[in-house]
Amino acid sequence: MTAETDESFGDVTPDAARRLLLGAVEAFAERGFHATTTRDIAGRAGMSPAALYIHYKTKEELLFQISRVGHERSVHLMEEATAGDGSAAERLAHAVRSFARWHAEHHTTGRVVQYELAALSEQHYAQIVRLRRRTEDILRGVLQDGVASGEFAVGDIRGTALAVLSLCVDVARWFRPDSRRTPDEIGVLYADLALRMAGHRAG
Amino acid sequence: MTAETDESFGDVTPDAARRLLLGAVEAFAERGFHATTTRDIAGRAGMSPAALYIHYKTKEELLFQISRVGHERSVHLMEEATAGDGSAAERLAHAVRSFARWHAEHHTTGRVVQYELAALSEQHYAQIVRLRRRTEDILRGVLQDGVASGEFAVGDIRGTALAVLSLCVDVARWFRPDSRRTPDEIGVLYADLALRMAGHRAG
DNA sequence: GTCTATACAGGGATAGAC
DNA sequence: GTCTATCCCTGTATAGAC
Repeated sequence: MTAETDESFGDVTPDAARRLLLGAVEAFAERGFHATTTRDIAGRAGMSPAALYIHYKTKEELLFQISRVGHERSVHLMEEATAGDGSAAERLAHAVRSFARWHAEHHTTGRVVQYELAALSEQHYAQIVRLRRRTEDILRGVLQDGVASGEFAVGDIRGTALAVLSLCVDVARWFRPDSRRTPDEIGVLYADLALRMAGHRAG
Repeated sequence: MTAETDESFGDVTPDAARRLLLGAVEAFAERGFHATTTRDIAGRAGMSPAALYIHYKTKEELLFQISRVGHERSVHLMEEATAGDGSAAERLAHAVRSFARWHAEHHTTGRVVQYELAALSEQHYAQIVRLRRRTEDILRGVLQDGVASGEFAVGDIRGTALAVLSLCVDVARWFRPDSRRTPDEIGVLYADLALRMAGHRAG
């Protein structure tokens, strides 16, 4: 139950349900969904295995809640960073800095959100895919704006948008808290890399 | 048993051991290591569950063989692409095109290689980490060469090398064979993106 | 080397008391 | 809402025949 995970699920009630969610995030991130036992999750939450089923119907529902909240947070970050009347370059930099930083700061949640999708039920998966599309659309829109305004030089907008997202998402895979870079430093570096990928001329 | 997987493990003998390996690659890529049963693997190879243990001591050993061969292939690709006396820009482009293309063409193997490391035993994991370091070192060396020769403008060489690898690796996560791009088109696009990330001025 | 049969452990989920 | 106890299935791995 690190400070990291606390933040994203802070408003989940009752308290026991939140503790279970936090335990599940940690366990899923460490071992993966299928290698995690309900006993482990309940143990981390300081409860008996049976108590889990008072708050969640199945282990998969626990994964779905984590995935849903994480993806909603992603969409929100993207919307927030790209809203406003800045230039396309400013909005791209803001979005990438924020998105990459989130995947470093919340690498535990991020790992579950990005790499455990296959364990979701078909219906839950479909719901998550809709959220993922929104995130992609927002970023692609920023690249399109920049090309239209002449700020960016991008041949393949769809491919480049996918690549930029890909770069940010992958931070959750390799980031370690004892890394030589802080989450914000990663955000700053990645915002610069994204501008370069978009063919933005500095100055 | 797609044509894709055939290639990487073509020289594994005897035949039964190879079929098991190919079945395991498919199953691990689809469901993940822990969600895959030995019955499933044996079934894909057209054998009884018990036959698996004639050729492999444990399920984990099967994963290790896949991971080892895949990582050795990665190192080999990197070495081949960055050898020779081309400019740093040529060598970077070649390496990234080759590495990204491999993760698209062999996305099934790639998924297992990149995303199932946590399921390896401690000793096997340590062995794999050594191979991963070599791949990173080679790419970092190319970036360093380019900065030294004035071809590239990179502030954070280590961070940029990591980001370029990250970009290529993540192809295995999102690539689908029915994608709108061929593996080689992805390779070409990513080589261009990597040159941009390295601050290379075209022409 | 491959099969059928099975031992044995582990884990998701529930029953019923408090 | 939480506990203890437990059901019952699944899955890894082995035994022993062919």
